Amino acid sequence: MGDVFKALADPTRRAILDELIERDDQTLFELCSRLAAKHRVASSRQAVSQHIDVLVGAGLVKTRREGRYKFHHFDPQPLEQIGERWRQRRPEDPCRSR
Amino acid sequence: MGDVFKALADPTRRAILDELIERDDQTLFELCSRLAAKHRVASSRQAVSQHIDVLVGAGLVKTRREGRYKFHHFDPQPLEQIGERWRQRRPEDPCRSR
DNA sequence: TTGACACGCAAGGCGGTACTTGCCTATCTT
DNA sequence: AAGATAGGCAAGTACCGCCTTGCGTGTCAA
Repeated sequence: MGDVFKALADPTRRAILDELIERDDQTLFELCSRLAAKHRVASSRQAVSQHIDVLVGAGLVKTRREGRYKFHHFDPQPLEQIGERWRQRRPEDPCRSR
Repeated sequence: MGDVFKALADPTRRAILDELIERDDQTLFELCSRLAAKHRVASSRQAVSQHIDVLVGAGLVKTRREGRYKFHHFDPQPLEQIGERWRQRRPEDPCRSR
């Protein structure tokens, strides 16, 4: 549960999710080159790989093996759970008054 | 923007928000004693104070001075913004297939 | 089979974060 | 005024997270 927030706390990992939203099922090398080109993220392959491990640990990314390729897929399900948890206080809250 | 995720990444800070949701406008000492009692968080006053600084920096907590007391109020607005940003990929996504 | 390609593993460095410690200021009570 | 209460500030410490470096494994093409 807290793993999701920790995963989203890093800007590189958020960029990875943005990239997977734009184009699903990318490999590690695809992600690296696209992150460098479009998101101005200059991270090595190993760095990106470790970020992906964190995202997988948080349930935000699912992987699929095909030969020597490993494709990555964004799974938004954990985000919906945390969205519900922290949305309780909204309706009865017009107390912007100081 | 990323400050919100960094703020939520820490379990003690999430407990502080939980406490403020249960009972709004608490002082620092109130939060400390209640965190220790109900949320099993054993943090010193200074530790909690620094956590609050982070939450204020993320816009999740607003403060209000009254004499020697300082009250803390949970503001869920930043959470709604992040909720909208990451909810794009959901409708057209029945691809649980592997 | 050999080399290239995609990826994995593990140790180490380095900066940031959480917490403590000590002392200080401001406000209220008596 | 003096003590008590609520909180602030800053330096020091220990730990965690991000990244690098180097090498190893599995897969595919020529």
